Amino acid sequence: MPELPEVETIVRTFRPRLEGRRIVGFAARMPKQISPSTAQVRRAVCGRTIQRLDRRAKFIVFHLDDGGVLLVHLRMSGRFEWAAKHPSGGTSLGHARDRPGSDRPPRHVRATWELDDGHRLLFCDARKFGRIIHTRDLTAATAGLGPEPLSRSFTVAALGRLLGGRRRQLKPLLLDQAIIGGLGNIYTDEALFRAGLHPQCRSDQLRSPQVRRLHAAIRHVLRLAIRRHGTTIDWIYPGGWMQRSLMVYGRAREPCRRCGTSIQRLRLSQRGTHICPRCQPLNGRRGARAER
DNA sequence: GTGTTTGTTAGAGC
DNA sequence: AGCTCTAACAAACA
Repeated sequence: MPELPEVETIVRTFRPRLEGRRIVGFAARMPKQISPSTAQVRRAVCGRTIQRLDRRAKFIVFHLDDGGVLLVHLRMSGRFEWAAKHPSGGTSLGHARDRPGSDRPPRHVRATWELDDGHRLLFCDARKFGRIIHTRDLTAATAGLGPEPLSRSFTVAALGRLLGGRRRQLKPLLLDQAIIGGLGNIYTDEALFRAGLHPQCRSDQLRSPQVRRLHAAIRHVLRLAIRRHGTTIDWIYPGGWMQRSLMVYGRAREPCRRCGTSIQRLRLSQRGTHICPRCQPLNGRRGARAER
């Protein structure tokens, strides 16, 4: 569930806690999700100092002082927790404020990093889909990812090149991490709504004003969501309030905030997809409104 | 019990 | 051949 804005928020939260810290221990109980192996990752990270914490698409990137890189992907249900003491002590959890009155140790702890200042970073993941990867070559490891949608190089022209020359439906294309890095189900639906585009529009049929609108919509919705600390819709990701600003996602049968038409929920490439049928007509021409 | 959720991948289809 | 789409999968929760 964590998409680019949620991962960015997590990175900003943990950056001051982790940068400059030395890793003194690593343990994990998710062998299938750790690459190359738990033992090799432990050997690679123990004794190393975290020089920089970064984000690339939906990956959290630990830059280690020997040039090695640790990548963490949260997939559906992964999250970080911060603990000052042993979980048996059950104190000082980073997210305790999100669950008032509850000091219980976090559930579904799959991996633990011990730091030289006594804190512990916990990787919790109810569904065990998350991934922890150590590599010496970040470029090679992320070679399959498309550009960062908030980077300077992600221009209207760049988006135009990604869309043209391909004849795919817009939504599956935007979700494809090899095309653009970081968009997931929520922000794809939101960006398409704000651009006034139907998710099944063919990518090579957009005219330049539509490409411009889609480009602006993607960047606007991602920046807004980062300012809101991401979207909190269930127990998986606490602390955000972007859900209050969503236009279509999760609003099936509710009135469109722009035109009042009932929001529709479709099934598209196995994903729940939310549209306003009036603001996002299939013919590509926008209805009564669009940008404003 | 059932449906929902995600990114990746293998394989089918055009 | 090359591109595009679909189904399957991992696992837990409401």
